[in-house]
Order: sequence, then C-alpha cells, then structure tokens
Amino acid sequence: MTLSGDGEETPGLHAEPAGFAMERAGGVALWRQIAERLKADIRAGVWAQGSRLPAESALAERFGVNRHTLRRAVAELAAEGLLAARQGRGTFVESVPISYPIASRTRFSEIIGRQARSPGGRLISSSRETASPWLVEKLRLRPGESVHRLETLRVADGVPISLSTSWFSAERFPDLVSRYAETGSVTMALAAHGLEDYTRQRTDISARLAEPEEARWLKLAPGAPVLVNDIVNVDGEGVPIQVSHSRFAAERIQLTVES
Amino acid sequence: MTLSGDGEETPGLHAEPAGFAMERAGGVALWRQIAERLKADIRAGVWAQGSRLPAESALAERFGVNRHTLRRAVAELAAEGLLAARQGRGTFVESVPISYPIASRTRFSEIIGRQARSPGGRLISSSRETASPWLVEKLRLRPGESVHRLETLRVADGVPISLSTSWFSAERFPDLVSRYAETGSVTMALAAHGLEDYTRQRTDISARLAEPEEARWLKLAPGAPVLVNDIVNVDGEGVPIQVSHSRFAAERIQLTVES
DNA sequence: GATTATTTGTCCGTATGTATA
DNA sequence: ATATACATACGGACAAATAAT
Repeated sequence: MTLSGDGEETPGLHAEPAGFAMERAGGVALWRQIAERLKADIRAGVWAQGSRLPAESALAERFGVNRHTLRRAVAELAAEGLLAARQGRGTFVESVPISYPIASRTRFSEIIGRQARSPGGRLISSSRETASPWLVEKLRLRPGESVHRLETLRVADGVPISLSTSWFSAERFPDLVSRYAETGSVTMALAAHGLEDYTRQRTDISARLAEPEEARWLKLAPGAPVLVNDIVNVDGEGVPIQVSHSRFAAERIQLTVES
Repeated sequence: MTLSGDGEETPGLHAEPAGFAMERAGGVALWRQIAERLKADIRAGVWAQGSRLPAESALAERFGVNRHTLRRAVAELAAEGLLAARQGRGTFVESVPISYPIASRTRFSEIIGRQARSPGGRLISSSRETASPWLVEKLRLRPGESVHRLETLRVADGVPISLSTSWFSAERFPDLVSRYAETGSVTMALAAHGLEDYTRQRTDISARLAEPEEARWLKLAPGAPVLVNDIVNVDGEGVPIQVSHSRFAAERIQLTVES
C-alpha cells in the first residue's frame, strides 16, 4: 500500500517500519493480504508496466514476512497475469489493471478498444417482466408496464471484466433483446430503435465481496471484492432509457473520473 | 444487493441453489466468507433487528458447510455485537450496522470535497519527507524536493468513514501542517499560502480488502472491502498541488458521480 | 572463459490454523 | 472433545539462471 517509491522508507501509516510484522488476521491469510497490497501498489502506479519489483527478500523484509509467504503472494498475482517472475532476473510487472473512465458518454467497447484489448460481451440470459415500483420510478414508466431484463458478461481478451443486469422499457424497445443478441452492443441495439445517442446521467459506486455466483462468472476467488456500479442512461431529452447494475472484478479494473 | 424490487425471485444469478457448497479459496477462510455474507444480509434487511435467524443446522446446510464452520462465523459476528446466540432459544440480530448513504443525495465532488477541503476528521500524524520518484512525477517536483505528508481520519456520528493520506510540496507550502493544525482545513491552509482556489483533476476508484492497520482505524472486520480513491488536485494553472489516497469503509459509504 | 554476487526456484522439516467427521 | 486431512507460515539449505566483473 505504500504509495511512495521504494527509495526511502516512510514512517507512520502504510510504510512498514522495517521488520513490522503483519498478522494473520481474522481468517484472511497473510499471503492474500500481501497480494492485495502489491496489487493496489501496481494499480496506483508505484511500479509501472515492465518495471522490476524489489527482490523477494527485500519485499519480504518490508512486509515483515517469510520469503515463502511473499512468494505465495507473487505466485497469486502471476497467476492473474499481473506479475511475471523470471529466475535469476527478477519479478516484473506484466500488466496493469484496466482503467475504466466514467464520463457522460461511457461505452464499454470504446474504452476497452482504446486500451488495445479485444472487447466482447455475451448475453447470459434475458427475461420480460413487469416493472417493479422501484423500476417504474427510475425509468419513469407507467405502473404495470413491462421491461426487458438482460444479464450480460463483458470480457476483454478472454478475461471477464463485469457482470451486468440491465433494464429497458419493453414498450419503447420491443426488439431490444434480439438486436442485442445479434450485435452484442447496447449502443447498436438502441440505434436499431431509432435512438441516436444517449448519455450517462449518474453513477453510484460501492464495493462489497463477490457472491459465489458472481465469483464464478467473473472467475474470481470467493471473497474477492467487486466494484458495484449502478447507472442510469438518458436520451437526448433527459428521459431515462436504461438502468443497469454492474459488478466489476475489482482486481482487474479501476474506475476513473476526470474533472 | 439485487437492485430489482423484492417481489420476484431472480432465476440463475443470486439465488442460492439449496445445498450449494462454498469453497475455501484464495486465502480467505470459509468462516470469514460466511460471516461477511451474513453481515451483508443483516445490512440488507433480510433479518431485522431482534429477529431470530434460522437454526444453525439450517444455515450450515444452506451454505453447504459443517455446523462448526457456521458457528465460527456466528461467533465472529457475536464478538462484533451483531448477533447474540442464546442456548435453547436461537440466534438473534442484536444490532444492525449503520449505513451512510452519503452518496444517494450528495454530489461526488461535494463528498470528496468535504473530505479534502474540510476534513472535520482528525489529524493522525504528519511528517516531512523526501519525495519519492512516484510523487516527483505526480506533483511535478524536482528530484530531492521534500513533501508534507498528512494522515487524517474522517468520522461521522462517531463512526469512522475514511482514512486519507495526502502529500503537498513542502517548498511551496512550508507552513501547511501548522496552518492545517490551526484551522483543520486544507483549503484554509492552502489559502494561507496564497492559493485562492483549486480543482479536482482526476479521481481513480478501486476496491480491495482492508489491511489490518486500516481495518483498525476504520473499525472494520479484517477482510472487509474498502473503496480506494486516488485523487489529484490542481491549481488555476493546472499545476498539481495535492495528491491524496483515501480509503472508505465500503459498507458505510457509496460514491456518486453525476454527469 | 571463469568467478562472483544477485535473484528466483525447490526441497526439507516443524508448528499452527482451518474444516470435516 | 478427539481424530484426521489439508492449508498456512516460518526457517533453513541448496540448486539454477542471470548479470556483472
């Protein structure tokens, strides 16, 4: 978690007063805690892509653990594709978690495309159901109106990124499901119904631990954190057209808000 | 966390196929995972305060674990004061964790603004140190320049909300720490150095598990998720003046971005 | 090429925590 | 409460690959 570089040792919070011993805390293994801290450092830019990490022995001393324990943490991140250890040379940052900018015009395919990864989404399931009072308010529907509900999994380079549940007015977008199934794109499915453009109205962000079913779809270890994104998209007149609830694999993503 | 109303049951996702077996994985003990899920359920209102939980054997079967393992999870929540097990009577919800939906009504900039400009929280510690290469780049300093580092804790109604680490150029803002100590405000401390206004340049949001030290300050169970905010503030000319790294207790907070 | 220091990889054993029966 | 199996964490020793001298 140390945000500072590796040059000097920073006292106080976050910096490990050399030899400070972490504890195996409350059912969370030490190696898991260390893996999380290393991952956070990589995400925060402490070590850039391609750069070399301090030697295992140095890191182990910094975290106050045995080298084997540190190696277990590195092995975990290596399995996730974040690090690569090479005998005799060192351990290197292989890839940095994708950054997902939140702006008024957020489009998954564009974001992933920009970062030179192949986007992909797949429809897990869909259903047509009567809008709950909650949805009636959010989408400004008439009580009793029905909605399409889509469960989708978004993937980049074969790695699951997010699991989403989306709702659309079934009256306004009757063929949304089939159009989405054909194109794999919400933008194109909406365009087929004459909607030229839409924008993000608001985004609520929270975090929690993944549920087992979510962990399975996102290929996460049970107990891994997910970033939860509740969004509302509106058309040109400001009328809500999409309500969506996405769970991102926190270890593979970072949300960015530019002001 | 299902965003749909409570009327219908959602097939597939989120529903627990009875007898579904959780696995011990990723260095997080089974009992810890179950404790987190029970806590989330209590927070979500599945069981109200004072109500009785299903019998241990029933819960154990639902989670697909041995009764001892479930008892270990219940013991954890009992130690936290959430549950109380009474022999012969059952296990009862003692108290429900408070949730601060700061976000549902507050603008993202205001939340973070409050956090950065008028901490209202307390200064845990401060230090002066040589800027790491990482900070040199972020704050556009000269190598070897020194920075102020402030650790602050924000509290609402006596409940810890966030833990922040901030860095400022010590050359440009020599008296920042004492001014901050006097006023309790970053804005006023900066104004004392002639800085009229500053704006948020970017915010990176990620999530991970709380570290032991963070869990202690935020009064979280080890293994609970934190929302991590990495921010950069700039002056009128776009020169970075503050880099800050905040950890929010995810179970008590939600961030909102309005577009 | 040979030597040496550094770094990761693998093996041994021991103690403790976790999970089931 | 006991027994068993596996995961976690530590400590030490040595092998293998790499880079610099």
